[in-house]
Amino acid sequence: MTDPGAPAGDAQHAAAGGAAAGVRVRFAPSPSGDLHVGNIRTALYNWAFARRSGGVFVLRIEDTDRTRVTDEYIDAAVETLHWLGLGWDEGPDEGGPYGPYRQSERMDLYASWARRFLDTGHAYYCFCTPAELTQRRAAARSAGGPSGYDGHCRTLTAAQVATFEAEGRRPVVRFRMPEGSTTFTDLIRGEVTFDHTAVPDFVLARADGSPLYTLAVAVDDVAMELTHILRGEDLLSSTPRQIAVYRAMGVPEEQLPRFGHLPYVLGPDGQKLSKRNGVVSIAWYRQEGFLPEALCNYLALLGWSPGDNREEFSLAEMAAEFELARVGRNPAQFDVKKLEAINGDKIRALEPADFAHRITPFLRSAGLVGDPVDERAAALVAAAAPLIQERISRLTEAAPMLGFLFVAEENFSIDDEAADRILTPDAAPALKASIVAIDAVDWTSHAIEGALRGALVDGLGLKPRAAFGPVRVAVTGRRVSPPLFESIELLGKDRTLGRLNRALAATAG
RNA sequence: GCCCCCAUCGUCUAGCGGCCUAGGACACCGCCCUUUCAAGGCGGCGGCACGGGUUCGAAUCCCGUUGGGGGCACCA
Repeated sequence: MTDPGAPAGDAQHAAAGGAAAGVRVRFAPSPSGDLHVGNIRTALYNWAFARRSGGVFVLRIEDTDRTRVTDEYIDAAVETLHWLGLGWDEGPDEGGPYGPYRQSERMDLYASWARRFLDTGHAYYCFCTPAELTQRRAAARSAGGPSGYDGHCRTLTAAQVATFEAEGRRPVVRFRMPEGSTTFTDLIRGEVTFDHTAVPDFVLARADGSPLYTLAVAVDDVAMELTHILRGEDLLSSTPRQIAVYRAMGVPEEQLPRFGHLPYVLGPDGQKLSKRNGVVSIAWYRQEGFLPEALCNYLALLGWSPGDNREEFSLAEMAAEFELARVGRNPAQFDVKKLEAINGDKIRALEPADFAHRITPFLRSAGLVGDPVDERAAALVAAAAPLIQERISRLTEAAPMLGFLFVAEENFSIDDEAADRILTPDAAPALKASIVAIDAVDWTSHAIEGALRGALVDGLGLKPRAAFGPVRVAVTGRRVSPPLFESIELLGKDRTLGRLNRALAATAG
């Protein structure tokens, strides 16, 4: 038993001197699905706090229940954090001095603490069956009191224990909450007090010895010498229990980790985030063309602000400025519109080459470019990307905007609605004139524009809007497209003329 | 039912007793620019939940009410 924090006499852990100084925080997901935006906000704040204070950010996987938390989910969670740019210093794959970092690999440690708590009287065997518990809870509640455990097995005699065992009952290990109350200063909320009459004895380990969250978190937070616990406010009322376990482990008062409970991230309707109510999965946002830097920026804003009127910043800037004192106490509703606005700004701020690189996977999944992208296609992507960089707010918009440049002629089609509304007989003169004007021109966007303006606006006396609408639809297949003349230039003369001719034919009938 | 948390424009927030006639951003609505759509510029709409205190002075401090959220598991 050489693990730090193992029950070897009264907590020797942080006493070993060195650890005194540095901040150590953790993100401890229990991934039983995709990580959601609330989790990530918590991860982000922990990360930023660690970086700001020059501390250590630990990733710990809470997978005591391996039926719910699979390797696949863990891998996905790790991948998501990497994608977002939230790097950690100690974790399951990179290790560290306090490993292992998966709770499923630390089961012996929890078991040994459970035994020790039993020995020291901090815990006791509870023989109550789930059915009995449920029944008594209901009774307590209808009597108007708190509905937690009633202390039934707190003081069993040897004879009673023998009887229960003879009945074949298998006991759980239950923590004995001390009398009194717990007061602690929450880093976000200030001083909070819980009277223990409202904090019932709770289960640490099942009859088969498997640990519950209540045991595992406390043991690990102490063993990993964490200094600050930043987590969701849903855990606020379980804090007195956690502190009680720390104390039972022998942690001196001045070495108790400090807690900070972050407000909720709610769905767009103010209700808890769920599948029905807004989208929670980070994987979804990624797939929908959101940039990791936009997600981090937006999530940071849900509860924290730099203080001046700045709303957009990088992770590095956040790491330099983050302060817990500036974290708000009230829950925030998730607003995709604002995320999208920030995403658009972040997209516009990208280096052109970077932007081209980021849209490539989306072009690929739309079947517009191959894998790998051949040289010609790459050149076209590079040339076309600047045309749309400031006109999209999600990377997913790139494919529909640029599709006309990449499709083979036999697959090029014109949007029905655009065709119906624009390619009417009225459009025929403009299309005819365009074909003539374009045929003899120098193939640059500038010259193309001059020729088209001369023919349609000056020549036919059309308003620019009426003049270029049919050409745009004919060439790009859509009423909304990248700038027309540049688009034509990239498309090339043959394809442009072909499309104009086919559109002209279509106007006839 | 019991315990705890929260409360500034529709949304995210600035504000930590006088700089507030409450600032910014998103959204929305006008106008300008304009080859579409964006982007950009200018302007507009819109808020301190309510009631008591404390104070010379409250968005800011205290109490209560109301409203919202969470917890009270052999889930995490």
